[in-house]
Amino acid sequence: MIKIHGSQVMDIYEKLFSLYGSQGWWPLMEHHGDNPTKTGSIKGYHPENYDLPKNDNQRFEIMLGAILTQNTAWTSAEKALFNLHELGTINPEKMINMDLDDLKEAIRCAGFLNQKSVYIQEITKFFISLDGAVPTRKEILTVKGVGDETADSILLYAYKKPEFVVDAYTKRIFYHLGIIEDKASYRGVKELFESNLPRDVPIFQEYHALIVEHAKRYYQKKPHGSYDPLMELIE
DNA sequence: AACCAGGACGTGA
DNA sequence: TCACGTCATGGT
Repeated sequence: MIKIHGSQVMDIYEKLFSLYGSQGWWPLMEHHGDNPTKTGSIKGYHPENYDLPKNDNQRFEIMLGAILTQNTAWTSAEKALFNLHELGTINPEKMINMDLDDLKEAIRCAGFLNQKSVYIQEITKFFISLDGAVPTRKEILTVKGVGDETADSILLYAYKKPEFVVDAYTKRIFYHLGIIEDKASYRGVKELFESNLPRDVPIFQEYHALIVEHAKRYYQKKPHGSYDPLMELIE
């Protein structure tokens, strides 16, 4: 990762924040009905509130959402979460006793039901074993179904740990801007952000959410990034 | 009617 | 390490 691009990392953050404002991630069921303006779902976000989650059940909810949204639109993951909520199983003790086939049906709308149902069982066992402790990144990564991005999402949004989340949109945007290589590694991109940003949880939380919001507007259909307003900040 | 969605895993170079 | 196929459903 090239060092001369360091200051651009912060410049781009400020530009995105001025464009879209506080994103209120991670969305939580309790905040359905709040009133953010963003693309896609308008439910669950809590702009300018950095005190969430406020209990273990909400941490568990974030973990479930992080798995359900893997390679899947949040609107679909959210429907699955709502089904689980109706069944009263956004609760580790209830979830661990839930019938596997019932779980599959509840999350079918989020896709990959055979894998994700097992992943959910795995992370539920892991969460119970924590017994309230804060997991390390290495520990979370031992759970089947939790890769780099899901681990960082859980640490950043459920545990407020300063771990930058890199997703496909992040790579797509910053490749288009000429800041990273075509096949940059997850860790390489993660380190680019973490080494050029204050180690501040709200900034990490907002930045990743802003990248997703920006990508939904300019990087979904090809050609990616046409008329991206961020291009003004390059060279 | 292809293509993509807030990826991860298993396999074989 | 790294590239590639696979996993499922829903929206555009």
